[in-house]
Amino acid sequence: MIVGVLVELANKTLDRIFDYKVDDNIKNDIKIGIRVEVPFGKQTLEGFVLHIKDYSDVDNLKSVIRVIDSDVVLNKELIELGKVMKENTLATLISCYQVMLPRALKAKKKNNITKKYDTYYKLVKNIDYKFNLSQQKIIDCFNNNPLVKRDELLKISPSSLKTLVNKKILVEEKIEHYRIEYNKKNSNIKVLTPTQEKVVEEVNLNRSDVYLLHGVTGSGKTEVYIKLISKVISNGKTAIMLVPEISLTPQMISRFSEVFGSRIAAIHSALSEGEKYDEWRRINRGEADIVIGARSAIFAPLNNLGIIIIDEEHSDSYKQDTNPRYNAKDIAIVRSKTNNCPVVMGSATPSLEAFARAKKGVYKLLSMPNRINGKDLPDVTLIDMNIEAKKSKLHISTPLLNSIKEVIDNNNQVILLLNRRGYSSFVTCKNCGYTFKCPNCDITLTYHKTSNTLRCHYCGYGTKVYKECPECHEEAVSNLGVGTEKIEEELKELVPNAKVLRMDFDTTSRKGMHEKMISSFKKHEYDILLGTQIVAKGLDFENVTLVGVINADTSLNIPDFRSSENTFSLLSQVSGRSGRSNKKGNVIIQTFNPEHYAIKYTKTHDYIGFYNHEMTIRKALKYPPYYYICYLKISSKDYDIASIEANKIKKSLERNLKNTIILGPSVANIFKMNNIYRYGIILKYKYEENLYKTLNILVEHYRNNNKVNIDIDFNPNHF
DNA sequence: AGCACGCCGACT
DNA sequence: GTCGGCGTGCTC
Repeated sequence: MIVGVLVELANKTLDRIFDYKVDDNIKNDIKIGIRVEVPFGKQTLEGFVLHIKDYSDVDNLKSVIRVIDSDVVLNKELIELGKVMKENTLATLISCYQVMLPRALKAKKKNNITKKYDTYYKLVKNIDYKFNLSQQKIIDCFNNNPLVKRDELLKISPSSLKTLVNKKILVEEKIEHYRIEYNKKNSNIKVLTPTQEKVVEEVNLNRSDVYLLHGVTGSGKTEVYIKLISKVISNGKTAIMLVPEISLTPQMISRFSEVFGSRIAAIHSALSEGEKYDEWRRINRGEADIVIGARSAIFAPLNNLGIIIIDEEHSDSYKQDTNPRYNAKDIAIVRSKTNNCPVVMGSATPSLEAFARAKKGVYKLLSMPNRINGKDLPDVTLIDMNIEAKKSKLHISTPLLNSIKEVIDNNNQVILLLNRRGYSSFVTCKNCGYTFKCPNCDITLTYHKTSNTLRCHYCGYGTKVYKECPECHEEAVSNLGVGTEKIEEELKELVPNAKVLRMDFDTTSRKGMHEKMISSFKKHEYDILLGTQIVAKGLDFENVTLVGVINADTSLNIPDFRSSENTFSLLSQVSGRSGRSNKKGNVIIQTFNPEHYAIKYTKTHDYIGFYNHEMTIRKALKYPPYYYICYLKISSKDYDIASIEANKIKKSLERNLKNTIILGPSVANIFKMNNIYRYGIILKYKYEENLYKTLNILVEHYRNNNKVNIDIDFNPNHF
């Protein structure tokens, strides 16, 4: 017997199958999709068995050292899926398989994640022994139970237990236990509204179609998902539900376990590696049939998949921005085809890509235009900060302040969103909010401190920084941003009686803090929840009647062609936190750009209006969804090599890709990082027959070149 | 990723 | 003369 093994090293030159002999004594343990240990050069490595055969073209094969797993780690579906992923992302095959698995099951030496066991004792029958009092007590425990937990026996008498074990009257037995326990099923599915019911009925569970569920905030998408899943389960099938990490809160998990009991498995970053391992094994053994999780949960080893739900479809977290650069939405569609089951993507503000596909009929559009409580969406008021900033230096304007006071006086609660600063710095006019944009790409220019210039990351356009604002002619151009601490101080001064809870990535990083804060705000221990993007997503507080946005513009100014879309989506999501129960909600948005369409359409909750406007821009500037984008990053420790190779690559791409717009090479987002220089080339195409072929040749060409590294990202989030 | 092989500079 | 620099190539 010979096996083809893919070894653990994620090196492009090693991304192929190596053959090994299998000795007779382990033949029976070999299965496709298990891990084995093999000799590799001077080292021993772990790898996945991908082929079993009885002939190899290579002679002098080495032998497999040992078999690691008894259960299959990569089932047939995942093995095939990995190959598709490799083709679509141009990542190494091994990296595609590794990303599917919890750390405990990756092919990788130095893994110390173990199974947890409880120690039990079993009574050996027919013993002739005279027990003393406490020994007899211990023996009596076995009257009704064949196995008794060690802890219980220890409570009676540790020394007697020891004696009985030494005399071999009791024998130890280790039984594995899972680290996580779920509630028993204790609640039923809520009665759906006619709208929800209609949406559920429209989903054909026996076809691999993609549905886009466009439902406004508070329209009850979660209950639709629950109903769909329960239908799938009652057909004996299984389900995956993806949510962005940030909304995978304990409340959400407990809602699902209320309805489905311990048949769910939840995979998220708050779990320890041991817990992830246990959850994975429960799924793999068929002990769980509903998996809820973030991006990587799309690889859950469920058999007989009946539906894949992707909540908050517009979230950029479904795309992984390290290798392998896959998008869980694409994986979902592949799995839906192999399993012949639907994908349901839901959002209040669908990505333009998804909505455009729905309009073309590629996806089936489902719609829930009204809130479940029958209430209108909250009223949105825009505050023009061009005017307010002249009156006061404070970040909280008078109208917003007055509303906050009023809400608190009425014993209701407030959420304040501080839009986080962009990941790269940009320059804006403190007086009028003007930002410098690229004349070619309509993208905010990025400030480069070293050269004191403004540069476009897309095309490389550059200009020097002016102190005077070209719009209002004040000398007020700067690149300052505000933090949550600053706003918190301001609130203390302006509304001293209000209790403020500050929630941002600093205060929630400790395990469990996020959850604690949410529940204490829910209990009304605070009046104001002040935070970054984290407060915008999926939270449901019935007493919140005011949402305030301190600075709507920051996300608008990020140098990204999606900045309007992201801003509209963020503002809509956060607005949706207001007035969720029977109280009327309000939203106040402070902005320097009250005329900007992303902000104007938020005021009227007009997704379609926003969509139509944004689409005309995308069309004119040849951005998605009209064009696909592929981003190539060329990096090297040597400045000249990076630059020369980037230009060479561009030339060769131009020769081979006749239907593609090629931009760059331009300096990549963080040009020099860890002493590595990076250049970026952007490809825009609608249909390019030669794309994968050309890029594969490129990757192949640079495979053994350790001076230059090429990184390819299809449909990237950022570039 | 490691590790060996191999061909040119400064040292006991 | 040798020790060792890291460029190149290979691992079933």
